Amino acid sequence: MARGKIQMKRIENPVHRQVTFCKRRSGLLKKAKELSVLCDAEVGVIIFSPHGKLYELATRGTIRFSNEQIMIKVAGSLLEHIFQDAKKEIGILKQEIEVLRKGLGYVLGGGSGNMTLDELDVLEKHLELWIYHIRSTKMDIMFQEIQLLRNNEGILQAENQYLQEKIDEKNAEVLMTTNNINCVNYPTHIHHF
Amino acid sequence: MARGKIQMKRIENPVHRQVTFCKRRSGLLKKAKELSVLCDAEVGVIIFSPHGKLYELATRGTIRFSNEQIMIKVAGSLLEHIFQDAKKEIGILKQEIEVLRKGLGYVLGGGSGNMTLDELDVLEKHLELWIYHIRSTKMDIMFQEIQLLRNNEGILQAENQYLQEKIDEKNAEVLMTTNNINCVNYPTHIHHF
DNA sequence: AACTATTTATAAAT
DNA sequence: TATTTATAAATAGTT
Repeated sequence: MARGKIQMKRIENPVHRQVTFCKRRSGLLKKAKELSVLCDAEVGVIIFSPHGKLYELATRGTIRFSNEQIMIKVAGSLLEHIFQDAKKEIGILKQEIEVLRKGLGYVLGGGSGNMTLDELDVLEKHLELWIYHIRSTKMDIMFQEIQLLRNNEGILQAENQYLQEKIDEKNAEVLMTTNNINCVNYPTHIHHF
Repeated sequence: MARGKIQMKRIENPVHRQVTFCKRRSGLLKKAKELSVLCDAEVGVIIFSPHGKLYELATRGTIRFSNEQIMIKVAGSLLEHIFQDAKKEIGILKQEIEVLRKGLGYVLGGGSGNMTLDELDVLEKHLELWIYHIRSTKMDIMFQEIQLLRNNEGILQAENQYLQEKIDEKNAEVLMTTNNINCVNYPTHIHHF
């Protein structure tokens, strides 16, 4: 009702919502009082804020409590506490579900979607675990083969070196004894990348 | 609030009072609904007309009370309803989380856990896609390296063979010319597994 | 119940 | 959080 029309749906911005709640709450209570006064009506209003705080108005004085009503009040208070816990738990669970859902979506769908940094952070840790497991099974085999091939390469290189040395020896030997053998050095190393 | 300000006191003219009551009552209930919707608040309103007729609004469930201490019961009722809803919601969310957790747990832990056949079926299809992607990136690199090492192995083996031949040649040569060199054959092959 | 001149409430800015 | 202000909404008196 001012500076612009608003959609009649939950205000998502928590600050705006809180401000609007305060204003409209007082507005509602004022209207209730006015209705009561102007029209000689009994009006009761109860408002629970999103945070669970209770605001109430009864146009006929303050409510008096019998023992039974006090019990109800106490029970209500207890319920309120439980409700607070429940609401908090719901919030946490919803958040958790969101992360899990997005996580599964990410993992299973193959795309990063539109996850937030925090969600990605959580996912990252999960993925690290997962990648570890993946590697533990499939990769290990490949690493083994690579290691094997590396060992073989080392063996072959050592062999080559040994053979080259033998050739050198024989070259020298032949040179000493016959002096008519050409001295060649065969390459024994390969490129590394 | 229109066509003239009015005194904030009981309207003495019964007709005026009744008309105003109707207008303001609907206005108040509308405001209550708006507050509830906009600010995610629970609101209960109870109005007794001057003639004792009851009008009520509860944003969750209907209130059904008839005495003056209604407010406390309304509060209790609202809390109860809210709590019931919360409890139900928590149950649903927990169930949902369980399924998601199983899914992620399967993926991350590598075990089948105690998922149902259908759950595993869905997961299986997704995992096939995911495994494909994992392989496309990390594995390709490893395959490349393996291929590289295999090539190197081939080169080294060929080299070894060539060198061994050279040695044989020289052995023969030396044998022909000096006849006092021991003829040795150096191994050139390695074990394969 | 519908209209409309005015008051009141309030969304956004400060 | 409180105040201001432009605008939307409510409504008092009228038809």
